[in-house]
Amino acid sequence: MPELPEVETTCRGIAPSLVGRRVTRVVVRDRRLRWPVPRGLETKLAGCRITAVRRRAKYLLIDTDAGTLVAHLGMSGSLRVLGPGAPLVAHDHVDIVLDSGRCLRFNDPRRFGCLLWVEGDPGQHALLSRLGPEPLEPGFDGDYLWRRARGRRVAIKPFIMNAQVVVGVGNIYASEALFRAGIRPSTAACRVSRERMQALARAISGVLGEAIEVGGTTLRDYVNADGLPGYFRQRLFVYERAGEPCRRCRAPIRQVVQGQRSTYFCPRCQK
DNA sequence: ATGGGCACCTGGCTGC
DNA sequence: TGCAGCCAGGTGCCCA
Repeated sequence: MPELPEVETTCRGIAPSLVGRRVTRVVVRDRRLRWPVPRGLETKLAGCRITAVRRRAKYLLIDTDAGTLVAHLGMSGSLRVLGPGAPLVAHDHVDIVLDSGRCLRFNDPRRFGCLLWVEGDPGQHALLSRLGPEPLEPGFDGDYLWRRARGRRVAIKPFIMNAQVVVGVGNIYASEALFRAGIRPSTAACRVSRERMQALARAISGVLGEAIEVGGTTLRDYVNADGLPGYFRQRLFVYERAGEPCRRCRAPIRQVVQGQRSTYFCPRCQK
């Protein structure tokens, strides 16, 4: 489910209710996530003061005075702040109860997400230490992409979805960014010129930035921290539009499979 | 080092 | 109505 804009939207949504609060209690109903919720999380987190809520790639980092809760929403996860007495629904796996009486609730039907506890600098954790740059921060541009692509024969679409190259480009926005840049998704990364890499870097930052502005993309059941859907869906040019006319040139959008993921592109606009 | 494929899991939709 | 089959927003890990 969540791509970077959804995670950023969640981060901004939950932060005001969390920062400065103390955790009074942690309830784990089901530890079976991608990795089991660590035994002892309840004890370690209870009593902690939350000092910051950040995002790195698609990880949410909830810093406390004793350690950092590292959360990933996987394909179907959500984190919401709820008032006391909010009814439990299916797949509500973990509650983090705050001294305000409200609670941060982790729900994840497919259980591809995770909740980990890290003491010390989370940036040193194996999951985070090898990540590429943030696409919306300085250090990410066409020259960077072009340098990283030298000698890489992998197709450009899986290349930009590789978190060691650049973080946060998921399946939807990879197709959308390549459409904006006019690049065929099957092109070998090393064969994309410097100029076209510059267009691609701008397209990646642009598409992600715009999606964040409108609260992400709602496909099926995603809701943000307030339980509201995102509105980027109306702005998609190719994703899930197989057979429909290109919004720019009317040619039918094509769907192919790359690395077991669906890719969408316009055969006329993207060369 | 690189690239390709698999695995984890549930639910919604389609078509018989 | 029931059920099998297919598909889905992510990403770590294994193997060649």
